[in-house]
Parts: sequence; C-alpha cells; structure tokens
Amino acid sequence: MINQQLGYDPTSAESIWRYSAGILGHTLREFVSREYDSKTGKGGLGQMVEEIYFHIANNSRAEADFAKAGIELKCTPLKKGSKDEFQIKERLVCNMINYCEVVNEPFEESHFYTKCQLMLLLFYLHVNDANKLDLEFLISLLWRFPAKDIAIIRHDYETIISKIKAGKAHELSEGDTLYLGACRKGQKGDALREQPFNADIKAPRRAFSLKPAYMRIILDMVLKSGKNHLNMVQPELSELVSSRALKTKSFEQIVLDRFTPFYGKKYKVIANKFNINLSNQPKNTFAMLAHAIASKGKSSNVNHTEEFMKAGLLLKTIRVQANGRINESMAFENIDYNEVHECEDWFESRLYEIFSSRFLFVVFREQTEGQGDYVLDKTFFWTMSQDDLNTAEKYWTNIRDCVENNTISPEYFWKISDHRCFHVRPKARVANDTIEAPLGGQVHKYCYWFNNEYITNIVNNN
DNA sequence: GCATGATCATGC
DNA sequence: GCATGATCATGC
Repeated sequence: MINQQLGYDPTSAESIWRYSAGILGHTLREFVSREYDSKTGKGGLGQMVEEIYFHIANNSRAEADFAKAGIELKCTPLKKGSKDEFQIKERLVCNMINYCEVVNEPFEESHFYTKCQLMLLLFYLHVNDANKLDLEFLISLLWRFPAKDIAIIRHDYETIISKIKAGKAHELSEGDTLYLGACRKGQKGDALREQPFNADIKAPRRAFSLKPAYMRIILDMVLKSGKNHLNMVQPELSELVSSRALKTKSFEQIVLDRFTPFYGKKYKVIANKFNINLSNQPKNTFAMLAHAIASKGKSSNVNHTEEFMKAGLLLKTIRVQANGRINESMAFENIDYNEVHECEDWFESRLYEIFSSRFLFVVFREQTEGQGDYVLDKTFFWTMSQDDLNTAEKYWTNIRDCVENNTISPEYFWKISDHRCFHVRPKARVANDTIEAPLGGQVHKYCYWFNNEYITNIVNNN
C-alpha cells in the first residue's frame, strides 16, 4: 500500500521502482525547496537521493537501503562519447571487502549477495566539477541478476575468498575474476587493511564491484530497448557455455576442457576439423582456430560472446618458434586520444580496463625450426601482476602527457627498445591513415602493445 | 568503412 | 637480428 507521505510503498520493490520514474529527466535541485547543503564525496549523491527524493533517513547499515523491499539503491554515472553516445563511466562499486569477516561468509549469506541481489540502478549524466544537486538522472533499472550470472559471480566470490585465505589479500586484482571484481577503493595514501591469514603484510582497501564490461552490457541492453524506465532486461548475445554446464564446472574449466583434445595437433588438422579455409593465408589464422576451439565451432570471435563481453575477457593467440623465441609483440586497441584526453584517473582509463582484464592465452608452438609446422601447445587464463600494472600506469601517464602536450609522435612514446614491458606502435590499414588530435592537428593512429619479451615471460611462467 | 587480430617487410 | 613501420583478411 502506498504510503501517502512517501509517495510509494516502502515494502514493495515494484512500487519503489515505479516511484523512481519521477526523477528521470530531473535533478535533485528541483526537489529541494529551501537552502540545502549539497553533500560531497563519492557516496554523497546516493545519500541525497534517498533523503530528498525517497524521504528516508541516511544510514550506513550493511543491509539493503530499502530493507523491507530488499532493494539496494545505486546511483552510477554515465559519460558521453565522441559521437555523443552514452557510455559507462566506471565500475559499479557494491560493498567494501572486510578481509577478516568475509572469509567466514558463505556466498548466499554474504553482505554482497544479501545486499545487491536486487538493485535499483539510477544512471545519471556525469559532469566534471558539477554540484551533485544539478546532475540529471537518465535511466532507472530494477536489476536482478540472472541465475547464470549468479553462478559465475558465486565462483568469482569464492576465488576472491580463497586468495584471502591463502594470505594473499595484498595480491588481489580485478583480473582474477570474471564479473565480480575486487576493485581498489580509496586513495593511494590511505592506510592499508589487516588480512586474517597473513600477519606480516597488510593489503590495500578493496570493494566488491561489477566490472565496467558487465555494466556496459547492462547499459547496451537498456539503450537497445529504447526505454529509460525498465524492470529487468535480457541480453541478445550468443552464449559460450550453458547455464546447465555451469552447475558442475566453472566457466574457465569448461573453456579449458574444450582445448584438451587438440594439444599436440597440427594447426592444419585443427582447421580441417572446423572447416576453416586457410587458402588466403589470413594473418589471423591461429586466432581463427583458437576461437573455433573455444566455441566448439560456433563462433568466429568468442570475444563477442555474452560471457566474454560481460567479463571483459580477451582471447589472444601466441606463436612460439621452434627455437623458443616469440617473434611478434601483441597489439591491442588503437589509442583513442579523446578518451585519454578526457580521463584524468588511471583507474578509470580504457588502458587500465584492458590491462587489468582477464586473458585467455592460446599458445601454438613450431615443431621444426623455420617450417611453420605449429601445433596447439597450451592454453591458460592470466592476469597482470600488481607490479606490472604499476609499470602500466607509468606507460599510460607517458601517453597522456603526449596527448596533453600534443606530441603524438613515436619519438615521445615508449619504444620496444626501452625494454619496459609495453610500447606504442602504429596500427592502421595504411600508413597515411590519420585522425584529428584532441588539441588539434592530424596525427597517425597508434596502439597499445605488449613487448614480445614480456610475452615470452608470460608463456614461460605459466 | 573501419577496427580488430595479427603478421609481414624493411632498413639500420 | 632486431626494432620499427606497414599492411592484410576478416567481420561487424
């Protein structure tokens, strides 16, 4: 029953969701009549929405914001891309990880699950340095995790818990898991937290969060629907593994098992098995084979399947020569100079998202020197270490300096000969393919690269 | 038409 | 031989 004072029924998720429609297209300032001191800080907006729009008293209790309806309210920012399209600005932070307590919480009883299984997501348009009262709300979505996602998230949760139980809370990384990430929280200078199974080393503060990739899929579904007020949405992406298969094995194990029958097999044999035509000698021959194996022949690019998209997982192939050398460095996306220009925080950068992703590396090894007789050698999931992510931050800072100084040119970027794990190099269809720089002028297209030396280390250590 | 995933080609 | 620049097949 609708509470006349509140304007909605605080015990009904449906009613709360219906009431939330009234804030769309509006700012909080339109709902405060008197002088109001705007709250600051990251959580300020959510607290003000509860207070001003939903008329409920602030609390930092661990249970869901609308306790009787079991809904957690989350405000999350969008930004606009270069084509004026809406984009996810950041991961969705769910709740802080208390290392000492979380190890005693089974998933179903965890703070994360009990609080976030049903969320009211309010997307607003982020504006730099704006007063939070003036931010416009764009989308309201009542979100309940699909059962299949819960299966993957439960496994993610358990992965994080076992790392803490192994005394490695300080080595947690977003790339350890698929949908639910243990993301960094707070500033660099913040005090470290104690961890229960390692008395010597304290760990940075971290929170359970939904990865940007996961949030991007949710947003894509909303935008495709053409509505801004929705009660659940479902993706139209093809799935790589079934919900049923996840009941007995983890996603990663299922994918790895698909490669098992092909170890030691010549690449031409694998191509025949999947009816892949290599007569044009495509440069992505080995990638085509790896994608076919991972998808049992159903997909030419598993990076576009539901699970890979939601997890931000990347399948990459590596060729090792018979003499043990890896000849080629590994290319990633073209550098989006506008994105770099507008991003002030390394942890919110596109490069951080790519480099802190989880990777699936598929290795082919040449049998006879110079013959190109590659066989499938090994397959493994991998994520970048904290040390290397620190190097990556310096790499990104250098790139950002080049963009801000308008010196987008190879003489200013890290080179492979600098031997610093990563470098910047051209990647374009043709050499004279150029694009406009954020600060003006035409510049060449460059992209992010792993040095071949760095890949050699990865392959040898896994 | 262009990004992606990757390898080829060349010059020092 | 390696670093760096250039380019190709594919698929959306």
